[in-house]
Amino acid sequence: MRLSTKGEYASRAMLELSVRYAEGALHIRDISAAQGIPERFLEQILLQLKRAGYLRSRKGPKGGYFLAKPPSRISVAEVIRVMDGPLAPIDCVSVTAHDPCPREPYCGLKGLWKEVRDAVAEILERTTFEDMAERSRVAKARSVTP
Amino acid sequence: MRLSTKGEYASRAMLELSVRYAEGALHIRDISAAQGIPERFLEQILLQLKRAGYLRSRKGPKGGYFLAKPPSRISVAEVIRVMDGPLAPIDCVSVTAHDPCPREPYCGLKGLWKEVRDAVAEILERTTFEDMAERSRVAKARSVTP
DNA sequence: ATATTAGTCGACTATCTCAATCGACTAAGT
DNA sequence: ACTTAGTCGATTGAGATAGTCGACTAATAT
Repeated sequence: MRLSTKGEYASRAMLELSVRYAEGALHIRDISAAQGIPERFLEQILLQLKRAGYLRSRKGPKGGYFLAKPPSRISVAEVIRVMDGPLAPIDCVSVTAHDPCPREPYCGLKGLWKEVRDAVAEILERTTFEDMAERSRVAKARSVTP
Repeated sequence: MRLSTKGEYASRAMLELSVRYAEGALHIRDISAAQGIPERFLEQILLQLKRAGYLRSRKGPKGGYFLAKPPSRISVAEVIRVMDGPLAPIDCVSVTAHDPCPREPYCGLKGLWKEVRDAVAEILERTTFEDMAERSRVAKARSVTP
């Protein structure tokens, strides 16, 4: 039940872009440094998020990446799906990539996997990057002023 | 967020052994045929479950595998953990293999991953193979008598 | 006893995915 | 025009995954 490194990096990068949403475009280098993500790998991840419509970018000096829409309108689920594909533990209960298995009718387990999928999806869909940015600010404030 | 094939096969095998708990020992071959799992691969999986204490076995003719305790006392979570390791999406929120990350204090995401882990664990821990066997019987009955 | 059945064990392999890297290219600003 | 910074495709190395194999050991039936 693991999240890939790519999915983790993507959500961390999106969080960074959300926390500093007001600053405008951020360089790959800055995001990479702030979140400890290999620069060249992050480049690839941001590009993928851009192609999926969650980021926009500007080239040249003063360039960088920025969110295509406000953090309140991007859920964590969307980002994870772009990087790692369906949230479902197995394909027979995937909403986005459903693939019925032959023993379908008697399978007592299907309902359980669906329950798991739904629980995960519910959490990740209701949580936006605005929520995450807010939590991040609170955590930081608490660690500075104890 | 995927379940490995091994985890899936293991839960299917445990389900078969639970549904037919009253029959006593089942051959690898029978479980393999009933659930469509490669025999030689299943052998390995059952052995692993045996070593973890969930199965017992008898050799020779009339031999086979059977549950070490009633299906009501084995949760799906236990079986998945034996095959795939921790349920947590990332190690910093794993109960069984906790591994704190350096950016811990400011990480706004940790709470979210913990929420996901807890939701998944709650479902898989409360569900036993008796529940699964029962659902399986109901599903079968419904498909026979429509 | 011995032949047969069936689980045990360790090693092995092929394929895939993941994480990461690289080089060359293109666009934007100064 | 020069520098900065994102774009794109290809490639790579490591490790996990899914699956196989051969030889061994224990139990049963005849």
